[in-house]
Amino acid sequence: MRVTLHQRILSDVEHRILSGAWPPGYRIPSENELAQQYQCARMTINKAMTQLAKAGYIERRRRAGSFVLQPHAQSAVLEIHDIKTEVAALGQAYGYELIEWHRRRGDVIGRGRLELSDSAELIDVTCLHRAGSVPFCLEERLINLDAVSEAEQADFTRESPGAWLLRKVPWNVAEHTISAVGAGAATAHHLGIHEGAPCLAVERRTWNADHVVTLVRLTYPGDRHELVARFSPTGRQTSSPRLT
Amino acid sequence: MRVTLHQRILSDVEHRILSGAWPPGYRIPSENELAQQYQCARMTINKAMTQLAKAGYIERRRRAGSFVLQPHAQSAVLEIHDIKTEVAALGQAYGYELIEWHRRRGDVIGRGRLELSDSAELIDVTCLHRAGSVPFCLEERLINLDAVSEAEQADFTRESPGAWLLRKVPWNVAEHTISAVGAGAATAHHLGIHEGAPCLAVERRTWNADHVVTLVRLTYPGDRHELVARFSPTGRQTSSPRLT
DNA sequence: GAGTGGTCTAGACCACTGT
DNA sequence: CAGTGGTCTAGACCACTCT
Repeated sequence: MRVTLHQRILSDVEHRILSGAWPPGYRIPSENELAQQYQCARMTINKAMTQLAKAGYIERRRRAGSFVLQPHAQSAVLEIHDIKTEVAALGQAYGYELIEWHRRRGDVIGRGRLELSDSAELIDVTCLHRAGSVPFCLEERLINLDAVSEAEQADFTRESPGAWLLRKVPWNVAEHTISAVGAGAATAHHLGIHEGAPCLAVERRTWNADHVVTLVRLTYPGDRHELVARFSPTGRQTSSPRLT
Repeated sequence: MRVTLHQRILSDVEHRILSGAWPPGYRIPSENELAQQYQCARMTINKAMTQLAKAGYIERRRRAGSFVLQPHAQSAVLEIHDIKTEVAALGQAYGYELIEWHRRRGDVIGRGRLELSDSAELIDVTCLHRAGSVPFCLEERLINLDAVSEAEQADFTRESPGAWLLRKVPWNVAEHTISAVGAGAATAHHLGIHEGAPCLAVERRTWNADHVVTLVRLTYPGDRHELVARFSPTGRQTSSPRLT
C-alpha cells in the first residue's frame, strides 16, 4: 500500500475544505459516520482528523462535533497578517487606503512568479496600511482571477485585499521570502521615509490546491517593524509580530 | 488524566535526548521493550515515537530500530544555518574568520535577553563568514556558560561557534526575530558595505530545556541575501535559504 | 442523558532490512 | 530469517458538553 488509508482520508477532507465544498462552519460527519463510510476502524479516522485539527483546518469539540474553521492567517511560521489585526494588537488605530487598482493580463510582471499562462487575467492592487497616522506597511498584490474570479467584483476601497482573501479563500501552501531593501522613491514616498532607508520586505505566494492564488509584497519601514517567530520542534509554535 | 500517557512518554524521551543521556546515535529501546517498561500497549509508544520522529529528534528504520539524530539545524521554519552548509549550497567557497572573543560576566549587555542571573558567565564571540572572497554574514554571539560549560575550551578560531554548538547542544525551543537595519560603522566595515546600507538581521535565541543556550545576531548584506520558507499547514515544511 | 471526541488496549498482518 | 517499525482493527472507558 503506497498511500495509507488515513492519508487518503486526510487528503479527501482537505480537498473538500479547499474546494469550498465544506465551507467554514460546516459540520464534518462524526468519526463513527466516517468510519462507516470508509469501512474502517474509528482509530483510523481519528488519526486523520487529529492531524487536520493540528494543521488548523478544523476545530473539534466534544459532544458538538468537528467544524471547518475560517481560513487561517498564520503561516504556522510567521504569524503575519491580517495587518488590521496586527495593528490593533499594538493598540493603534488602524487606517487603510487604496492607492491603485488595475485589472490586466498577466503578460506583464508577475506571470512567471504567479505561474500563469499567457491568457491569465489578474488584478494588481497597491494599498497602504497605517497605525495611527503613521504609515505602517505598503502592500503590493497580484491576484490570480483564474483562481479567484470573485475578486473582480470585490471592493478594495474599504477592505484590504489581504483581509478579503483571508475571508474568502483557504490555502494549503505558502511561501515566504524575506529580505532587506533600501526604499525606492515611490515606496519612500508612500511610507513617509527617506529614499534608501532600510525596509523589511516580505513577499508571500499562496496556493490553493494547484493554483497560485496571490502574490503579495509587504514593505515595512525597517525601524518600526520586526518579525518574531517562536517555536519548538514538537508542539505547535507560538509566534507574534512585534513593534520595536 | 491531565497529561496523557503518550505525552509523558514523549516528554521522557525528549528530556533524555536534551540532557545528553541518550546522545546522537544512541539506539532507543524498541517499541515492544518500551511498551513493557511503561506497561502499556505498543500503539501508545508508537504515537509518541512517531511524533519524535516528525519533530526531527530521532530516525526510525525498520528492522534496525530508532536512533537519536544529531541536533537539527533547521528551525522547521527558517532553515538557517549552519552557514558553512548554506554557503556550500550556493557553490561558493566557504571562508571563516574569528574577529573577537571575550569571556565575561553577564552583567553587561545580554543578561536580560539571555535570562541570566547576575553571577552567570558567558562567552561573547564576533566572527565573519565569507562566500568566496565576499563577506557573507557577520555573526555576533553570546553563549551561556551555565548551560554549555564546555564552550569555554572550544576553539573558535577554526570552527564557528554556530557549527560547534550545532554539534554539541540539542535544543527544544528557538525564537527568531527578523528585522531590516542600516549597517552601523563597524558592521559596514566588516561586511565591506556602505554605512547605512540595508541589512537583514536575524536574531535567534535557543533554549535547551529551561536554559537559554545562546543568543546570536546574524547580519547579512541586504542586496545579497534573502530568507525563503515554504510550508503547508499539514505536512512538514520545506524551506531553503537562497541568494539573490 | 446521549453523543461526541480523546485515549488506550491487545491483538494482527505486512514491508522492509540487517544479519 | 527474525526483528523492527507502519498500519489497521474492533473493541473499551472516560470526559466533556450540548440539549
